[in-house]
Formats: sequence, structure tokens, C-alpha cells
Amino acid sequence: MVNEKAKKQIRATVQLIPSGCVASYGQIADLAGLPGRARLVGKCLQVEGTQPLPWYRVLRSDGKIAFPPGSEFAKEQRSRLLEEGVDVRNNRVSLKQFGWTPELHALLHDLRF
DNA sequence: CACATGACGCGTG
DNA sequence: ACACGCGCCATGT
Repeated sequence: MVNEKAKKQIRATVQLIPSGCVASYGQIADLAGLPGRARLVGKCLQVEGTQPLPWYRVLRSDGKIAFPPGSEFAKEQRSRLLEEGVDVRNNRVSLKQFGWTPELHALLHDLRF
């Protein structure tokens, strides 16, 4: 899947998401130095999903869980987020709770590679 | 090689 | 909120 470089960048970035926060596939792609490649992030998580990554903190840009409502994956993601105190209602997190303040975003951007 | 299919995103209507 | 269209890219027919 993809080149090893992109894979590592994506994994590293996903691990930066603090507990209790969430990010979108697009944000992860940007921070990983892969602007416009949100799909690649999803693909990568699908393959690397079994590894110790907080994959459940990644949502669509509109705050919705990417899996079909009611599916096992969606249920697991929901419960994991709830455990961290993230409010999930109707398969979505309010954008207000994205947790990526401009400050945090800038910090992560500076830390990047 | 031509298409179709996604853990996507953004602009429009 | 819903539906398209288009851009994006790895994978599979």
C-alpha cells in the first residue's frame, strides 16, 4: 500500500491526536505533509488499523463517523470516543469538539518532521 | 488500458 | 439535510 514514507508519516500524525480530541482525515493528511490525500489516510488506517493507533479519533471533516451507522466498526468507534469523554450523537461529533484549536494545530505543524 | 470502488473533501444547488 | 460533480489515489476487475 502506498509508499512506506507516506505510511509512516500518517501513523506518526494519527498518534499525535490527544486523548479526548478528534481530527479529520483531511487534517491528518495535511499535517502528514500529504495535502489533498484524505482517502490515503483512510486506506492506511484500514490496513494498519490493528496496530496501536487511535484510529477511532479520526472522523470525516463534517464530524461524522465514516462507517455505516449501526455497523460494528461504527459502534466500536462510538464507544471508544465516549470513553474519552467525546460526545457522539447520531453518528457524529459536534464540530465544536474537534479539539484542534489553532494553537494546537500550529504546534503540531511546527513539530512536524 | 478502461472502469469501478472506497474509513475523503469541497463547492454548488 | 440531501444530492451531484470533481479532484485525489490505491486496488481490483
